[in-house]
Amino acid sequence: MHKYRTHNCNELNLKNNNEKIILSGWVNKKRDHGNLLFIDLRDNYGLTQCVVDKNKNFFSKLEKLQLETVIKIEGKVVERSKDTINSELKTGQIEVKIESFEILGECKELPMPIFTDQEYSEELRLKYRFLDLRRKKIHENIILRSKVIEFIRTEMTKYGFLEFQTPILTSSSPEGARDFLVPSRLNPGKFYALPQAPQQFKQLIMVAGFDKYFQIAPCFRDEDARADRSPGEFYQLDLEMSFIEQEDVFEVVEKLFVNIFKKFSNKKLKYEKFPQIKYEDAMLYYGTDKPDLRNPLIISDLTNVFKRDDVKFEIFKKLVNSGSLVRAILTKNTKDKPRSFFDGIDKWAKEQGASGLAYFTFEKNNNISAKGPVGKLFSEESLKEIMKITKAEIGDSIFFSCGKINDLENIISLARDKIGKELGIINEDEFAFCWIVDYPMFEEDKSTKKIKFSHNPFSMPQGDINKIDYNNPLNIKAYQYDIVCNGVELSSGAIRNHIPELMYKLFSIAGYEKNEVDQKFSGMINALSYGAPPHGGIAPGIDRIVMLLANEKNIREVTMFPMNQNAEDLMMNAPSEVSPNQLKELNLALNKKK
RNA sequence: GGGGGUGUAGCUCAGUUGGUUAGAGCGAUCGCCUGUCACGCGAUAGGUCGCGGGUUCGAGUCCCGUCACUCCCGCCA
Repeated sequence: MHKYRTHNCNELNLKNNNEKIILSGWVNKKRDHGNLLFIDLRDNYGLTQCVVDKNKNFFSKLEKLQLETVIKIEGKVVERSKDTINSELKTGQIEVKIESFEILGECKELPMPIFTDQEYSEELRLKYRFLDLRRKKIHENIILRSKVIEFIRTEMTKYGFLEFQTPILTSSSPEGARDFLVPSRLNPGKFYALPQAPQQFKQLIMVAGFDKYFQIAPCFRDEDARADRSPGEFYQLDLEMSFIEQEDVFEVVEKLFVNIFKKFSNKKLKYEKFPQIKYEDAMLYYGTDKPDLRNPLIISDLTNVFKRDDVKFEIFKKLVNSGSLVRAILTKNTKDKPRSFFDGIDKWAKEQGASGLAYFTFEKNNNISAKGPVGKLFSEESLKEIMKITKAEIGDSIFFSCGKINDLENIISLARDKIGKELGIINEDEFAFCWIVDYPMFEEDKSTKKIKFSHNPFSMPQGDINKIDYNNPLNIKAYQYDIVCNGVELSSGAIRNHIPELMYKLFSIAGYEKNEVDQKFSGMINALSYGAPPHGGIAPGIDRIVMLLANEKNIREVTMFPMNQNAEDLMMNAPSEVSPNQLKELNLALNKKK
């Protein structure tokens, strides 16, 4: 017989009736009747009720056990009487009569309860993560994560991809996020950087001729945390393919995602062929490049309406004259919504820092009119034009806001989410994927007014590369794409620029000299000069995929040992100070701020 | 770097207009209980009210500062 167990805590049933068995696990719950004691024994797999009465001489010892003590019990499986069956347990038709027991792991008084639905502070959970992870919900989330990763590996292998590891100690790169640095002992004064992503390596793998690569890759970026963004590290399904176009990447990823989400969630997929939305259109219709397509609301541009003489909305007209835009959200058949609904949205918008959201409802008695505080400022003709632009009908309402393009897109996008939620028109039981395509290659830095890469400097510009208009860099589009699900950005990818001359040219637009590019990206630019295949890829975030599947709003709920917002590991006490000797070996001196 | 929220028993929280000895549930300890599965019943212990300062006859409560956690903005090619 096995030393610790013959079965796990989720597998005994009537078929085992009368068998002598051994179970090991944690004391999940005790129910002490004085002369009769029930113990729910828990392991990774489930619960089994064990029972003992006062006739056993070890009764009082068992009675005094702390919850969460690890014990081994030997006993006999017995059928429960009909009125004591627990249909909620898989093992609920039987129980185990304890004949002997042994303590395998003592447990001190718990800093927090395990077997409870009660929530407790993040700080406590992270400090005692090993206890927190025993709780059902998060325990299952972590198992889900493992299964998803296993499935991804199997699928990718099936599609002909090879998994490779790439270095964790690499070089710092000037573009992108802040690097984590690691001092080099053998090279005084020099530093490694942890990779923000295996970007250059995966391109080098293509140059090396491996054709299709993937990796569940750790990525390190020293930036501030958010609910959906761990500080420090996260994982990507990094993939890259040679001799392909954008559509080939889409095909692989769509197939993979459809398979993952069908296998691991009961929610419906709104699209199995993911819609492709141009970046420009996304910004116009949704105000963001990560739209939640479960929300049917669409944004329209009404700027020109406010240039008409028969519109008397003077505040907006003035702003429009000085370069602001007006954009609107149409809600269908909301004429009977109470005034408080409309004012509530307006009040909410003001709380978001906007000047508010104006609104009215289209009405018709003899003539078409607008009902609402600012309704009388619109002529019938202007209302007809608005109805045409927004495809409105009588009984519909519009909310509209005016501002400079970035602020306006921001607030109207938030308003679209808010109004959608208020109206209850977002289907929580589905996943709506989409591609955002045709990103601009460059953008203007708001503060410095300089041209910079808007996304990834290694992307291939679109169109005939001999006819690119370098004088108007902001018009250059790239083969650059994002995949978005339910308003969550899962990943960016691109067809890469594998032509060194073209890369120098693009870098020069962003203000990098040739020798600077050679120096900073030496590995890659050099490699591209020795016969590089056309290639491209993408890198979906594993943590966010699991977050969507587990229906969680916080990435720490699907991360086993996360750091807190301050990038500290409260359990391991990281980061920590190091000894003077360690510093000396690394040729480092500290210059601490008080 | 900036803004919001929270901080009271081991845990989750209540605490009125500033007013007696700061409460409840869970947990812990002790006692009772042979069919529970959130078992039940009784008792006991457990508090620098995050920390520091101020106002006041009197502060958990008001004011100022500070710290911790969290959410958001900046940042994240």
